[in-house]
Amino acid sequence: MADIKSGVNLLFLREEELRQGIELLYFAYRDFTAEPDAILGDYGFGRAHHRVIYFVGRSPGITVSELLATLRITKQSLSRVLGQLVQEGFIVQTPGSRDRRQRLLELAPKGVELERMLTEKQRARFARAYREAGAEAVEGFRKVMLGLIDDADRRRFPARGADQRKRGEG
Amino acid sequence: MADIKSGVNLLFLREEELRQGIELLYFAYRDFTAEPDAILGDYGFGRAHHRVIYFVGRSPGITVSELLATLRITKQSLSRVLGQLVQEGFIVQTPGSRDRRQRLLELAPKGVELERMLTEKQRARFARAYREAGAEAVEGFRKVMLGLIDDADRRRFPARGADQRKRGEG
DNA sequence: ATTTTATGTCAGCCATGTTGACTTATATGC
DNA sequence: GCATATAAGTCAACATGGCTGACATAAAAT
Repeated sequence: MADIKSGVNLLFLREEELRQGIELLYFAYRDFTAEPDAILGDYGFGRAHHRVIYFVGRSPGITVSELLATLRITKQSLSRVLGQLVQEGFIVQTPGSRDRRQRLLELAPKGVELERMLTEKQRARFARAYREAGAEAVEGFRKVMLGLIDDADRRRFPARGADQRKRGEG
Repeated sequence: MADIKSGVNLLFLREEELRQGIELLYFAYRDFTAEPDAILGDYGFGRAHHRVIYFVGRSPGITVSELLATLRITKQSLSRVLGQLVQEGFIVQTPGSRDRRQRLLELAPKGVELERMLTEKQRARFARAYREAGAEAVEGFRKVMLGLIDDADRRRFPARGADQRKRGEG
């Protein structure tokens, strides 16, 4: 244990710690997407469809532009999957009332059901992980994850304020 | 604040909390892969090449089978990218001495350099996030992430034991 | 000697990203 | 009102990286 505080060893631990973070993120994301992917296959859909369904379900009335900005893909890529989802009755488009060029997107009942099925798996995964880790760990998780995300997207996640549950209040 | 403890509202907060987790993971992974992807483009490589280079660099002498198990892809998929990396001198293969059917993989100097360039971006991202969040948050992050990962892969992450630095020891 | 295992290969398919060029409808600014 | 900008969509072509299926080779294991 003598050399554990040597510069070299501290550097090694740091490197090891960072690599572990990288791998945790890789494996977590891989496993996190696996279950929905399997369900999507039954519908002839892929992961891209899930993302669209998810964010439309999350923000009913979202415009195509907003969706593009969220997903950071081209409109041609989005068009392919969105077109299918509209065609097959999972998503409905209605012209914007203020700006009639816009197509406001929302889930049709069929889409709501599929969204629930898909996201349920991921929600369950998080529920288990959160429960096992405890509230304090969840707070740390949030902090680190926010730090990993590009500044431009952090605003999507409101800071834990007075109107939200905090440690010890529940 | 009166209804904040009502069943309905607790359910809402829980749902919101879980969705936030889902989105944190989605955005973090998306941003985490963006920088290396840009560099890979300059080499005519893709994200799949990065994964191979990463895990070979991480475990020099790893066999093709082990790599397949880690990545959870088919050997045909791996073959495509691994073949290129060997062809272009980023990875070298040497027959296993105990089992000569195996091809033990390790990075050539060129591969080491590329690996460093790619992973450096991700390491820096984690270093910043960890530093900003603090040691306690990092511990929580680890706990939650481990909980998200399939049981089969958790063994890749040794529990923080006596031979590793713990809070307050450093 | 047979069977199993580790690896590689050929061929083709699918999903999902990209660029580039162009259209249409509507909103906005002068 | 007219010119321009914006929201959305479309067609075409291409790249990446998954997949299945079938088959080949060499070495290990039984």
